[in-house]
Amino acid sequence: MCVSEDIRVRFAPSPTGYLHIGGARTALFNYLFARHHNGKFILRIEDTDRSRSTDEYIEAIIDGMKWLNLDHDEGPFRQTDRTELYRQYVTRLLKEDRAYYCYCSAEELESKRKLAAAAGKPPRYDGTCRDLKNPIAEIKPTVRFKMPLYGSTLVDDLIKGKIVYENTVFDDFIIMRSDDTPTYNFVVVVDDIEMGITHIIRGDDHLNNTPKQIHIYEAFGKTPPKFAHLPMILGSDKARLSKRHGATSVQAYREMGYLPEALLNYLVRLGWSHADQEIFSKAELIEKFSLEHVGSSAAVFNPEKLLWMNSEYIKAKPPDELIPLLTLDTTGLDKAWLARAIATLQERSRTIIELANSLQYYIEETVVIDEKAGKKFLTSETKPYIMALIERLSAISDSGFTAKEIESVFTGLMTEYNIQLGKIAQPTRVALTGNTVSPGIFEVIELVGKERTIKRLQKALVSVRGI
RNA sequence: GGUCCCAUCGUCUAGUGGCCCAGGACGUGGCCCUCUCAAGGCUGAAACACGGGUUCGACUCCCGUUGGGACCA
Repeated sequence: MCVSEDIRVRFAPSPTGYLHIGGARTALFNYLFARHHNGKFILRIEDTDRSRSTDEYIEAIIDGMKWLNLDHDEGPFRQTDRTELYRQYVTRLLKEDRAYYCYCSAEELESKRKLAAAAGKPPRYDGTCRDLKNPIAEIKPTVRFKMPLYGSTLVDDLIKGKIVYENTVFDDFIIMRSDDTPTYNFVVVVDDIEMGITHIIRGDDHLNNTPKQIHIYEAFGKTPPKFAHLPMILGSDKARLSKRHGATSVQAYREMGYLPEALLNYLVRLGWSHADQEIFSKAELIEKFSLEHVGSSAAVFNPEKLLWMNSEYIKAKPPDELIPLLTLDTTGLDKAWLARAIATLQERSRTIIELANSLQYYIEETVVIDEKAGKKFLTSETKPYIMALIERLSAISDSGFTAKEIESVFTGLMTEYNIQLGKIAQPTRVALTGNTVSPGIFEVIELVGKERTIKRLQKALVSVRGI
């Protein structure tokens, strides 16, 4: 089943922005398809549109791919400086009468277009220059591709199925502008031929370009590759996902504290499924991925589910692997201790940022007590408990300062004062963390350590006096 | 405007003619657990867009309508 048939796929983003969520998903599907079939995954940067492409964005895309761990086998290739190659291909079509020079001016075309629109007809090129015998001097021509005038074109898409286009809907589109720059539909085909691409997996916004491209393949005597058009990712209003729906770049999610595995897992489930399973390791994805189980309808991006997915991955990750991901300076900290601190916070952190924030009260020397929390729990009523607690905790030896010992101190106080644990735990929590929310109080105390715990409790007492 | 694509809970989806008075997940309500918050467990509400066919039988096949989307202009 997974025997290699020399499958070659590519991800071909244009560097006109950062790596987009949708682009990342396209890359992922290509990647998984290649890995599943033991094929090659090629990265190609489509930077023909120089005015909108920047090196910064090229870097950002490569960087994003690296972060997501979608490693490519060949490339990154760039289209710039391959113009000579495209020119050769154009010349060949010209020679073989599959393309022709067109001398129509932009103004002429515009007025024809308007006329057609007025007559209620689709605005298509009328073929004025198609059978022109002699070149017109003085005019720098464009090059148009000769599309068939009748018949139909079949696109047999791996995801969408068979789609038939009547050839009468096509016009002879421009493959090279008058300034000698080739157009998109032409360039992709040349590149895909040159790179021996066998399967084109891309967004379905390219679906309507496909019949045109198929004819270019045929003009070069090539069998077109297989096509698989992925449905789009939509925003909450069902419009194509864009900035106004919030963060759309991969790096934005990195900065918000998402794990690459989580993002990938979320993205793969947008359109692909494997029965009821939600969480997949990368190895599982490679093993189980298939185009047959990619759905055909567009999917709405749901940040809440992504957040949940991320929390699942944070919970599952060994604490010491989380340390290098922290946006904190951890130099000088005991790694084993830090790992234990992280372990207490994993199940209550949905992002790395949340984790890092909560970690503060373990790491810092002192904490700032939230005003509301202090008012509620550090009162004259709870003061005696804290005083007693300071006394008992001080009595524990440094080496015996463990959660277990600490717990017995608390239970002792509970019976002595005949109170619920919450009566002591909450004020203590506020004193130690500055707030009312934290992992189990005994663990927190142990990890904060005897010295700092007592200091913070004493400081809390001072604030009670201030009331 | 033309062409094309799409249509199961709010969202992601399972479902390939009978297993479905439709399953899972996120989110959401309730309960349990409980030192807080989470996590976890149990449980509830929530969908086959509509109308025609085909068929003994349609969520599943066909046609149309409606609604979304994309591309070209």
